[in-house]
Amino acid sequence: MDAKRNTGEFFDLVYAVVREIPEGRVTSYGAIARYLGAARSSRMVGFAMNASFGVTPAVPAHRVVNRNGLLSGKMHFEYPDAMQELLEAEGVVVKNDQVQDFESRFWDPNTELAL
DNA sequence: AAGGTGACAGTTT
DNA sequence: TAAACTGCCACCT
Repeated sequence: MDAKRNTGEFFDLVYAVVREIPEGRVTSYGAIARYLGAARSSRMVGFAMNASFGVTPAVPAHRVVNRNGLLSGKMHFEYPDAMQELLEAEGVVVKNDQVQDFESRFWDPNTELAL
């Protein structure tokens, strides 16, 4: 539906992909951005997450981490440890703000969804 | 209307 | 080898 370019079109797209992330899995901003066709807008993906708070349905922003598997945006949550707690609650092992076995937990929309 | 910012990523020194 | 800088696109003031 592209009848009109609603402001935040990118946001909504990002939310849709993040909502498709299975529990216990994580993805990177670049992967999402690339899936949207805006691989260079990886920063924007994180920005969208910033607004994801209060968005319905809830967006599992805690499943989105940076390329390093580091919880770069945990500080933006309700409280810094919220992101880690949420990930651990889903079975994701987080150590030192870092997702353990990140590559195994990595969920690539381009690969998993594979269009 | 224009400029600055940003939860990153890739490249270079 | 590791560390630092630039580039990027869209949102926000």
